[in-house]
Amino acid sequence: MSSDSGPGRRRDGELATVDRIRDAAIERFGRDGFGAGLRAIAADAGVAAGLVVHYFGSKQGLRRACDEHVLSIIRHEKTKALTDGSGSMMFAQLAEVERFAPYLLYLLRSLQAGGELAGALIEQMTADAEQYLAEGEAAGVVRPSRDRAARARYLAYQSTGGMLLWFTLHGSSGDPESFRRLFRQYVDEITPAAVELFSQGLLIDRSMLDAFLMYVPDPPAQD
Amino acid sequence: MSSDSGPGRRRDGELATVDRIRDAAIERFGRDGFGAGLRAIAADAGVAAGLVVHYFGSKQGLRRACDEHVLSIIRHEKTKALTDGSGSMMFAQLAEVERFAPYLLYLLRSLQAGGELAGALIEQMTADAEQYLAEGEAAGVVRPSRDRAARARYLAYQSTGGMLLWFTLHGSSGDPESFRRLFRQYVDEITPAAVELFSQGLLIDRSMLDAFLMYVPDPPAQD
DNA sequence: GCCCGCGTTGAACACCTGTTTAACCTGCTG
DNA sequence: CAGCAGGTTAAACAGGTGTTCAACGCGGGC
Repeated sequence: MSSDSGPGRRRDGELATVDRIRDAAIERFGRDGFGAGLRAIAADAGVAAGLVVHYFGSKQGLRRACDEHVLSIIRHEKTKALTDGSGSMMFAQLAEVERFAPYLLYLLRSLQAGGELAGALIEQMTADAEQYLAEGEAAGVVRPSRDRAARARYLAYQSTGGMLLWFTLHGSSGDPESFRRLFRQYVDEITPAAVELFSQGLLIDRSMLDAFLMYVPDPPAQD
Repeated sequence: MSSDSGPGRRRDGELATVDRIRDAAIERFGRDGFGAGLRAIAADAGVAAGLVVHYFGSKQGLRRACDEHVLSIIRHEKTKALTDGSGSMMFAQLAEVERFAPYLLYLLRSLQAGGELAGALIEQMTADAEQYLAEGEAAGVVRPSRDRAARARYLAYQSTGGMLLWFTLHGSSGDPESFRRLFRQYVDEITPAAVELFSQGLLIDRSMLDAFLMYVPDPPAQD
């Protein structure tokens, strides 16, 4: 398959058929969920239904190819963002959200359906969160935690799951423009509450935390 | 339909066929998702496929009936919990989680798929959260917020979405016993980090909050 | 006893699914 | 030019889907 050997473009600049099918599948799956039919995907790619299974073996094979491609894009963009810097990353990504809309929609569908990609994704998110939080601790900006890994994991699940649920209920319709608008709306809606919670917590004092630590006395092994 | 006129039991104590079909549907949908076939549901209820559409008009009608039934159960149990008291409620519910496993699984699938029930559910959860938080504020336990409604909504989305994602990735398999175990595992896994975050926040100082408030100066209208 | 209505069934329908197969067209090579 | 290989297609297949329809059994009222 050409995804292993470069971008897979032709001499005339057009994408190769295999990649065109894969991209059409990513878009369709993102729009309609993984219940979308092979014939619809094939039609989107301007191709017969038999060709997609000829290239990918089966629908499951097609999904796997989509997963791998999206994951490679994530990793690529991630390293690009890391070399960029620390602070401006989020906002730069947010500005580019429209360009990546199909992949984000596909990711949301993956999280919705579960499976390997989803698992790998939140695993990577917890790893990233743990790293960022550790840097924040070192810089004296983030409070230390009794269990860094658990906190990172908790934050990854909560933020990702909250976003997933929000988009599930606000029906993302598909086209990049409305997706960008929706994304902006989501960020505007949750940011104030998130910043407030992160800055000052929810409870007045530590009594509940202390009471809880009485019942679960030993902090998990850190080594 | 008999769901409007009482529990729908027969003289001999057996459930009426309509209710048996509905319950089987709730269980099947919870286990296999809403893609489950009518024939499988009918077989679970010990009935022919034609009968379920004869009673509910269509598959969508069946889903609506399931939604309404689950929602009515929620409201019923909710009021029971409210009359019970404030503190012990959560733990009592947690003990009974096994009894309600099919309904919880159905709810998870509803949140996963979106739709009216899911919307109504998180709407009610934000309303409840807002009430609880207001009581907490009045009791001097919970910090006041710049925007009570937004905070309640944020917390509802985050906690519900986080739980949804967790269960999606940890595959809930179906049977009540393993569901209870999974639920327990989830609570054990997130509680420490949640209590810590709620007690002391994430950031050392208010500088980020203040910086954010510079950009969004006016707190949303409260009246 | 007859008939009617209700609960219920199994077969049929039209459609859609993923997948297989045989053939086609095209361009390159010998 | 023949022939072969690769890309591509249309048709067929086996199965599953929600839904419809005609018929059946059976209890109760006239």
